[in-house]
Amino acid sequence: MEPRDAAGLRGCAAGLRWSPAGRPAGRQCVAANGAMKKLISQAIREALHTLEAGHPGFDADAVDFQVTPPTRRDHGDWATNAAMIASGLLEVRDRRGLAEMLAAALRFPEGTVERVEVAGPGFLNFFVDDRWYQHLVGRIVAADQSYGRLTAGDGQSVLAEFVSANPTGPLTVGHGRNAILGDVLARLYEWAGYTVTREYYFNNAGRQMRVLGESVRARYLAQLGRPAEFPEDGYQGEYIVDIAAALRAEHGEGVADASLDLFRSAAERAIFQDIRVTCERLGIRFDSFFNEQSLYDDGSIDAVVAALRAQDLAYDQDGAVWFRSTACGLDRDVVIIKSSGEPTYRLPDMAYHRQKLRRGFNHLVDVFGADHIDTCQEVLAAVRALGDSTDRVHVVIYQFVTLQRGGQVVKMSTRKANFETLDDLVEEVGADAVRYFFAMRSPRSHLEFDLDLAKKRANDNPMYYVQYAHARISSLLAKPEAAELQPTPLDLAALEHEAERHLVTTLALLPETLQRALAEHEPHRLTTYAAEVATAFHAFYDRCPVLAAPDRRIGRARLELTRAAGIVLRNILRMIGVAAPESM
RNA sequence: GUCCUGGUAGCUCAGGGGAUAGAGCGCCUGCCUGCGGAGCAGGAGGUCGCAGGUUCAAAUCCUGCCCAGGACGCCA
Repeated sequence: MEPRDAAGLRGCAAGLRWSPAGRPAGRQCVAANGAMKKLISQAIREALHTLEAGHPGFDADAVDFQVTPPTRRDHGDWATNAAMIASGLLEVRDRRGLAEMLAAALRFPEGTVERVEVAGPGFLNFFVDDRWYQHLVGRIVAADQSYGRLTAGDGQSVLAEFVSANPTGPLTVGHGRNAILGDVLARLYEWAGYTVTREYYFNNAGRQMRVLGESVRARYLAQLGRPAEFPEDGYQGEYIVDIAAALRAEHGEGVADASLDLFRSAAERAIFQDIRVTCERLGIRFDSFFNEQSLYDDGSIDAVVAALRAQDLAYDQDGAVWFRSTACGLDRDVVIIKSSGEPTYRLPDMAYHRQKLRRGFNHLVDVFGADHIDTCQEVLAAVRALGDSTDRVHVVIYQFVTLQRGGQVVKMSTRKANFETLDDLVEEVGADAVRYFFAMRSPRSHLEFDLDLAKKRANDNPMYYVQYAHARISSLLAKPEAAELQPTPLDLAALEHEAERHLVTTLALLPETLQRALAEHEPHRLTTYAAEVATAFHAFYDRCPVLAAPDRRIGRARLELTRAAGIVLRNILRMIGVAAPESM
């Protein structure tokens, strides 16, 4: 925890002197992570409390103000709407006057906030002392790989369930988006101190798998020249033919009369192996594969039905068992056990979610395609009805993906033989591009994946733009001249160019960015931020010579700033899961 | 027909109560005898789908409508 007391913060200001080694002379006091925003927020809160005395009935803690980086440079480094929000609660009409009062009540330690201005309709604009930012450069370098680390997790556990495709065929491009969203979120949780279990839920029983086995058997028999009827709704993909060929290579004609189960399980093994390989190519490893069957075996499924019945939330009609979801506020009741006696997919899903909660995880993350929205609500409604809170279940719904090549939409049809698999995509554009591009858009937005752009080794490609910045930094730091600058005493006060300041202020936002990406479950904030850092660095690089700086003092400080930028880029790229190359 | 997501620059998309709405690409103009020009600086380009409403303040929240995609099955 950051020290809250003013004494701790004053100690920080005193720590602005630097030793030649580039480490703080005193103890590191205010942690680099989001410290300034927190400092300002606390100061505002305390200032609001001073208003309570003159305004009976005013609750300073009820003011839900925000502290945000303003869009315009001349509005300072941070801004707050606190006075305007408070004026509403106080029914004060002179909002600027209130803002003035609030500003006058603000107290900041030396070397943190230099000045506060009242502007516009009643904003408070905070101008951070240059020394604080200069200090930050040193803190970033000192923190290195842990700069931006969050502490929210504090040993809690998270179960991230994603991909979860049944082993009936290769992963599709759509699964790719699912996989990347899930894995990036898992990385964020880990980075915040959570213990994360990546789980893949699957079902290897049921009709789909039966049809799969029949499809393989038909191909196998056909290859032997025997009469074989291909199932009407069979899987037509080329991979089925490959699996059949593998069986023929292994057994010859020996399994021609074998049970369907042999074909089914051979297909499952082969397909799962492919899925695993595809995921590993993308840097994703699951900690566990959860078989739906186990929910039948251990009685969890029956228990859900019994519990629903006990609460009159399940009833029989037309030979089927229904979940009374209308009693939970949903639009319609749904079938959980078909008249054939087979459960619909919802029922095991309910049992699964219930069990995930009971396995003791503090948080659950589910990543689902847009077509699962309704289902998901039914499942969660049932879980709640059975007495488990779903407050800690975070469902990430993502919209579909389209591929584009040469300006044309690439048709994708899962049932047909001819479709672009996730593996094809990785093959074509590389794992890094797949990860970056899938992480790049808001999950809620349709994602158009431009294959040509993803392959380009040019600045059109946002990933290359970011990676190039990192490579440029690495290259610069590796120069002999950089080593010669190292012994020069570090004086970060030499950083005063506008481009330098803009770069540091951007670097300062890493913790804030990570925190929001995690809290909102929005990985695209990472790529957006990475591009901003790269832009700020390139601008700095262009205007502020480092190795050829006017003097060694400036050069040394810029070298440190360059190092800090490299650290931020590397840390953010690691969250996205793509390489931070030394050279390209 | 009901429900869910989107609709922001020519294109792909950020922003999602706050000040003069942003980025990349594309287009136009400049910048290499200097650390990677895979870069930088500048310019043109917008009724934030439409119409109402709430608010001191709406691209953002609410309602209706229009488009696009998805879901509405005893498929998963």
